[in-house]
Amino acid sequence: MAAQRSRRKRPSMNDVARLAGVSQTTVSFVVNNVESANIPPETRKRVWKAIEQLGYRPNAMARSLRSSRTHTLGFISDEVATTPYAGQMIQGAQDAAWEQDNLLLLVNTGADARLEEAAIETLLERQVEGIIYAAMYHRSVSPPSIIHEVPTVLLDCFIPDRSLPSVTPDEVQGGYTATETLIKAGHRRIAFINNKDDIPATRGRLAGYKKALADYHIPFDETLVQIAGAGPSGFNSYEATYQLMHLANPPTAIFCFNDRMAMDTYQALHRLGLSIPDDVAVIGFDNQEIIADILRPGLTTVALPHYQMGWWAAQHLLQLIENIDAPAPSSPVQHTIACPLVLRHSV
Amino acid sequence: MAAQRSRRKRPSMNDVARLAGVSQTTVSFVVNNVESANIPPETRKRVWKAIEQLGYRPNAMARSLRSSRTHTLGFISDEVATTPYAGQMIQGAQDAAWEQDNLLLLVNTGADARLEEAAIETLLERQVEGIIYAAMYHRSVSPPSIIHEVPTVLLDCFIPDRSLPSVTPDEVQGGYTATETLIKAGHRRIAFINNKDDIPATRGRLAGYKKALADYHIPFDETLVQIAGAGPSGFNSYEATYQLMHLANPPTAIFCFNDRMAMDTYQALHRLGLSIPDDVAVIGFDNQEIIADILRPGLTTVALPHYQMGWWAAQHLLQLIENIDAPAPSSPVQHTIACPLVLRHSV
DNA sequence: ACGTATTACTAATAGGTATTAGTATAATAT
DNA sequence: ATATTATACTAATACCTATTAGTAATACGT
Repeated sequence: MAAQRSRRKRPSMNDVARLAGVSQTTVSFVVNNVESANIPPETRKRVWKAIEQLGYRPNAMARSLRSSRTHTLGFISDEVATTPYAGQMIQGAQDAAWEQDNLLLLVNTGADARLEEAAIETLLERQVEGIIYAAMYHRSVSPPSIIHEVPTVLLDCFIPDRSLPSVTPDEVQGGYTATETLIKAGHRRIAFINNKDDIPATRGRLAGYKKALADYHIPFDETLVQIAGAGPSGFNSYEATYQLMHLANPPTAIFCFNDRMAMDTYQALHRLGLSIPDDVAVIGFDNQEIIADILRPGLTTVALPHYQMGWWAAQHLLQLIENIDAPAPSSPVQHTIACPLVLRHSV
Repeated sequence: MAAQRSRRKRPSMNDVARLAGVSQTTVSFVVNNVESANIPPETRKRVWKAIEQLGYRPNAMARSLRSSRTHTLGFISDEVATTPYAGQMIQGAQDAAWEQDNLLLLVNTGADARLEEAAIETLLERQVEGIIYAAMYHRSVSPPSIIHEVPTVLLDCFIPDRSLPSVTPDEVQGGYTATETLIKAGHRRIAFINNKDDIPATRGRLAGYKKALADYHIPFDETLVQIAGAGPSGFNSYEATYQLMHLANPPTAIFCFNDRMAMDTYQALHRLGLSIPDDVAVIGFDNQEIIADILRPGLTTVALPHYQMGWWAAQHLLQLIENIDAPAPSSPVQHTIACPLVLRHSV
């Protein structure tokens, strides 16, 4: 029962063939269940018995050397560890890959461009059939051009020239959903505390917010939109909430750019003696489970579909690989995945 | 610049050889920088030029077919996604592997034993040189026996018969460190709110707590140890804290089994009008960044060394692989990694 | 009885590389 | 001038599998 000592040569088809008294070809036919070769049941049995006896296992390397299909996807990311979402993206990708008998070969590089190129080079040497290039926070990336040598899907990121397919969260829909949820709960004075960095999430969620207001014939009021940073220093969501609640006509609901900010908003409202959701409704974004579960009342929020994005990336990549010889190389699809509402008790 | 269309055959050493006007053997010598073959500089240059020109890249599959070294480790886990720590373990393992030119082949199985065996089978077919079997929360696992076919390291888990090497957090030292930190801050009435499940963490941290008290000659007081569940329902840390603070001789410091519980303790102390750390010091465990950063004052806690454990697992596995033909198969090492203190402001 | 079809296999090869055992030529030693 | 050695290569093979093109034996049709 001890771990195997010594790199004992694993048995090959030839060993099986010898033991079963047939040719290697026959073993191959039996193993792969080739119908066209008429192997009678007794022979099959004999071969399987030899396989069992020797503990034979096909060698995927040798196999792919012939077929030039490795059933392996490269997954490269620049910061797997630092966010709690990374695991979900990986798991989504892994699940989709596994469903089609593919595995993920993992590499991550600390945003060091040189290392990144070396990593991709390594993946290519290992004959991955495609690459998932993952980043975080829906940002703009510029992978080394060598990546174009193989089908690639960008995960939670994009390149400005859109020359590679990508999958990102639908920020606009997310902002829309959050806002609409508040509207449907009866609110008409809805504030939005946006993030200060100029990234797609910032613009997208704002666009969704505006669109929802427009659709429900609520005039857009600039004073209800605040721009705050995250964290304890600088102008943050806590202060933004204070300002909002001191307006002549204060909001009855606040949509926060993310859950972290919603937490500060909770605190501010608490300090102001206002109750959630009775006096003011709050909705967040990101569905950071720890935060959302911890807050009282539980934070209603919009989730970032990390698992689904990972899933889609792998699934789409496999499709690209399958159709690699197909006719029109239509322009790379920029896929967007809906951000679902997660109901708790803050609205 | 578009992604490569059509599975164009990649150039091989033979193609390079033809272009450079040498034999495949010579190309191999040049590529691998074999000293014993006396290839003069001009010839080398000619070969490299041909390589460049064709965009030749060695084929790792073919290479490992001959050498039977794949430089690939399998990483199998049952629940990558569900915890924020998973990414760190993976990253640690990946970094250590990468340092020695190895890559991780990732698989995860939803605790379905059948799937698990299939997954390992797949890894073995792909000729991984070893397997990292990862779980979460330092638990007892029972991997399918097939895993013994290849060097294996257990990550954040163990098997009762200790027949496989493992790496886990040093719970005893962690509990000791937490307690000692409080002692050194001047406390002598130190409570411990333990977790109710009977797992190594529960017993280990308690043992560390007791040992620290003993070392500093503080008598162990059973009334200062509470057992609570996590989460909002049942007897939790909030209530435990209440009970502790209503003792005739209440504690001046509380060591909580984890950060989640510490959060409830914060709330209870807050409700009681006690200030942290002036009236009561609090220390947690796990270093869940989100929680620890959010709490005011920031929570001093003991970190679980997920990255380091992942790193050690890969590193040790590679060592096992290297020494696979070595003499004594000494009993599998059960390694333990220190849990470092993370200072914030609650002590 | 003879040609054809079916059954039950096998030999040979390709896929890309690393390595061993050469070989042919040039340089050096005696 | 001959033997030895160093230089600059190459031919052949092994690694393991999948596949194509066979072959030998039997069965079948008329």
